[in-house]
Amino acid sequence: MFSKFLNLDQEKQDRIINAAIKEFAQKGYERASTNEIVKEAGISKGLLFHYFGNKKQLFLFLFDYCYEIIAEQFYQKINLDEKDFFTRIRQAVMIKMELLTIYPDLFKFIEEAYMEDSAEVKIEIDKRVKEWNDANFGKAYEGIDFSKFRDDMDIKKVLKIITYTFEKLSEEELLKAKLSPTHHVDYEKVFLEAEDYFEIFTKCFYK
Amino acid sequence: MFSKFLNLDQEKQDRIINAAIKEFAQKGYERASTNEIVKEAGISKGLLFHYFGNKKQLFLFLFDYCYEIIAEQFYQKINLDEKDFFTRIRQAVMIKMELLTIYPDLFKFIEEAYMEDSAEVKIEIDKRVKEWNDANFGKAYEGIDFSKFRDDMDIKKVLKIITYTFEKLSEEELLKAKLSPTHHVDYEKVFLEAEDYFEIFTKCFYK
Amino acid sequence: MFSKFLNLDQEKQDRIINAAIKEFAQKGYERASTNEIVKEAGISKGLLFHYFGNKKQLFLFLFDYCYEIIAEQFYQKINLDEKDFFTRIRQAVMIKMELLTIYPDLFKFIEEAYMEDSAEVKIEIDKRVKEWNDANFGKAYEGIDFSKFRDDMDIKKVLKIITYTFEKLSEEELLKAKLSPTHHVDYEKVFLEAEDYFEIFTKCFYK
Amino acid sequence: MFSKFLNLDQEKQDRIINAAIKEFAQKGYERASTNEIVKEAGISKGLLFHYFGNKKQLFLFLFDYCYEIIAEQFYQKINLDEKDFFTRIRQAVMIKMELLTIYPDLFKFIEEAYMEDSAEVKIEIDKRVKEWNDANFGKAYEGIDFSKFRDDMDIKKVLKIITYTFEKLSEEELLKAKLSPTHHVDYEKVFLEAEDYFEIFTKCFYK
DNA sequence: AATGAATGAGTTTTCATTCAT
DNA sequence: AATGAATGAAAACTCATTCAT
Repeated sequence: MFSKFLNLDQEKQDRIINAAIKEFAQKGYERASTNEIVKEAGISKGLLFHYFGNKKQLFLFLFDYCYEIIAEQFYQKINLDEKDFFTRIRQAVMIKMELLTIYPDLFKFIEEAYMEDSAEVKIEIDKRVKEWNDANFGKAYEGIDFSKFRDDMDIKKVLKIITYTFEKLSEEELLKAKLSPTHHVDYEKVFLEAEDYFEIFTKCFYK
Repeated sequence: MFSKFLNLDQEKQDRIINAAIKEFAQKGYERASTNEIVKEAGISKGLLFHYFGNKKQLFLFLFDYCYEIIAEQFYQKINLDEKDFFTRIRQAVMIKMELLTIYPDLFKFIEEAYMEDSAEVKIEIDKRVKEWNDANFGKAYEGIDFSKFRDDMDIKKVLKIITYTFEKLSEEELLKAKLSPTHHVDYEKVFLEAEDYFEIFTKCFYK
Repeated sequence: MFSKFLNLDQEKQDRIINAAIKEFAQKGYERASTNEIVKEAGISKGLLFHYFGNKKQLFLFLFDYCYEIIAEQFYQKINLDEKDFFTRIRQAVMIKMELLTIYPDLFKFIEEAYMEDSAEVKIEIDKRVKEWNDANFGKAYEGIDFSKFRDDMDIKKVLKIITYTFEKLSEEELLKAKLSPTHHVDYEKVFLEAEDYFEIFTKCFYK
Repeated sequence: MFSKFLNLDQEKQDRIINAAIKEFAQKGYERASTNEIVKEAGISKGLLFHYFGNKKQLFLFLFDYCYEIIAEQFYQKINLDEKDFFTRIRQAVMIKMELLTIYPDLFKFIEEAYMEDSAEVKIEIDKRVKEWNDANFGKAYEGIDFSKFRDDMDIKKVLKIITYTFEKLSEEELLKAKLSPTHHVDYEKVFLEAEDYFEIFTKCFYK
C-alpha cells in the first residue's frame, strides 16, 4: 500500500511524517493543507500524492503510525509481572504521562483524530480504534490477579467502570488545559486525584 | 440579535433550522456548506446572511436552540420529587433515550458540536457547555437523599464515577449504532445493561 | 427630479444627506454601502431608493449639493471690490482654508468625488466640474485690474500658470497630510510658502 | 516574490499582464474583476492567485512593471548632453507624448493608479510614487546649466512652477480627450500650446 | 522518481435593488 | 409614503488533485 513511501530513506520519511503530523495536529483534518505539508517537508506537491494517493489515506496512514509507536513503547515499558490490578493501572497512568511528554505531537494528533468528524474519515478512525481496543484490552490486563476482586459482581463491568472513569478524567483534564491560558496539564494534581479514585475503587471492588 | 429571524412565521423558521441542523450534523462545521443549507431550506443565499450575519453565528444560534429545547423537555419530564438517587438516574436515562428518538437530529448536532475542533467555533461551544453544566448539574440532583450513600467516600467523586460510566456507555452504544448496518440503537439491551450497572453501584455506594 | 426628497422637512433631509456624505467621503463611491447610509440616517432601505432611484443618482445629487453650498459661501465671503489680482487670490486662499475647517466633510466628499474612477460616475462628475469651472472662472476674476500685468504675455496663459501652481501646491499638501501620522495640514506653513510664490509671480507678471 | 510568474514564457506573461492592465485601467482597483482578468488572459482562476497571491499584490506588481518600462524607455531616449533647461524640457514633453502613443494602456493604468482611492492600495502607491520621484527628479535635471536662470528667485520654486504647469496642462488635455467623442489627444495642438508657455517662462525666469 | 504549474468547482460573504404589504 | 424581507449575481480566494515533463 505505502511500500513506495516505506522504501525511502529514514530521514526523508521522518521529514514528511513530522510535517504532516504537525499540520494535522494543529488544524484538524479538514483545515490542514497539503500545501503546508509539502512546504514544511521540503518535497514537491506531486510526490506526496505519489506516495499516499490522497489526503485521506495520508491521514489514516499517520494515525496507524502514531498508534503503533505509542503502543509499542507502552508495552515495552509496562511491567506485566505486576499482578495487582491497581498497581498495574497506576503504572499505566504514569507511563502514559511519560509518553505524553516525550511524544506530545503524536498524542495531539491522535487526540484530534479521535474527535475528527469529517464524515469521510471518522468512520475509518472509529473502526481502527475499536480494533485496537479489542486487541489490546486483554493484553493490558494480562497476568492480573483477578482473585482479589469481589465475587458478587460481573468483573468485566467492574473493569469497564474503572476504565471509563480514568478515561473521562483525562478527557476532562485535557479540556481544562485547552481552556486555560497556559494550555498545560497539571500532572501532579491529576495524579493525586487519581489516587483518591484508586482508593474508592479498592474499597468497593476488592474483597 | 436574531430578532429578525425569530419574527418569521414558524414554518419558515423550521425549514431553515432543520436544513441547517441537518447539514451541520452530517458534515461538521467546516465542511458544512451554506449553499446546501439555503438550497434545502428553499431560501435565497442572501437571506441566510441577512438573518444570521455569518456561518459561525448561525452555528452558535443552532447550538443554543438545540440545547434549550432538549433541556426544557428534559426538566419538564423528570420527576424531582423522587428522592432516591438511582431511581432518579434511571428516570434520566429513560427520558434521554425517549428524547433521542424524538429529536435524533438535535442530539446528533449537539454531539457533533461538542466534538467540533474548528478553532473558530470550539472555544465558543466549550464556553457554553461549561455554563450549561454549571447551571444544571445542581438541578439534576435537586432533592436527592444523599444520606443513603456510604459516609467513608467523597460523595462528589462517587457521583462522578456513576455519571462517567453512563456517559461512556451511551457513547459506546452510539458508536456501535453508527458502525452497524441499521444505525439503530437497541434501547432495550442498553436499558438491561444499565440495570446491571445500577446494581453494582448500589452495592458499592449505598450504606 | 429629486422633488420628493426636497419636500421633506429639513431635519430629515439633513439626516439623510449627512449620513450619505459621511459614508461616501469615508469609503468612496464603490465601497460605500447604502445599507450603512440608511442605518445612520434612520430610514428604511426602500425609502432611499424611493427618493433617489439608485446609488449613482444619490451620489451625483450630493455632489451638486456640496458644490453649491461651498460656492455660495465662497462668493458671499469674497470681496469683489478688491481690484489687485494677488490680493484677491490671497483672499481666496484664506477663505478656502476657512471653509475647509467649517465643512470638512463636504470638502472631503468633493475631493473623493474628483478622484472617483468608477467609470459609471467619473464622466458625470468631470462634466459637472467643467461646467462649474467655466461658469465661475470669470466670476472669480470679476473686477480685477488686469492693467497691472505685463503687456507682452498672453494674460490667459499667465493666469493659468498661477492657478495651476496653487492647485498643485494644495494637492501636494493634502497628499502630505494623508501620508503624515496626524493627517493634519499645517496651514501656516502653506500660507508662508504661498507668499513666496506670490512674490515670484508679482516679479514676473506685473509691469 | 513574483519569481514563479517571471519564469513563465514571455507570451503567457504578456497575455496576463495585458489582460490585467486593461481591466484595472478601465475599472479602477475596486471594480476590476479578477474573473474578467483570467477570462481575458485565458488562464484558470487558481493560476492568477498562484502567481500573485491576491488582487492587491497583482495591482502593485503591475504598477511597478508599468513604471519601470516607461522610465527605462524615457531615460534611454532623452539626451542628457543638452544643457539648456527649456530644450531639455521640450525634449521630455515630446518623448512623453511618443511613449503615450506607444504604450497608451500603461499610461492609462498608471494614471488610474495615481487616482486610486481604495484605502488598501492608495498608501502603497503613494509610497512608490514618492520613492520614484525622489530618485528621478535629480536625474531629469542632470547637467542642466542653471546659471541661465535669474539670481533673484528661489530656483527650486521656479522649477516647481514650470513642472506644475506642464503637468496640469497634460491632465487637462487628457480630460478633454476623455470627454471628446474620439477620445484622442490632439498632440500637435498641445505642442503648439506648450511652446507659448515655454516662451513665457523663458521671458520670466532666464536672465 | 520527482516536479510544480495548472485546474476549476467550491467556499463564504456582500450589496444594490425590488416589491408586496 | 414607508417598510424591510427577499433576491441572486458577483466578488475574492482556496485547495486537493492531476499530469506533462
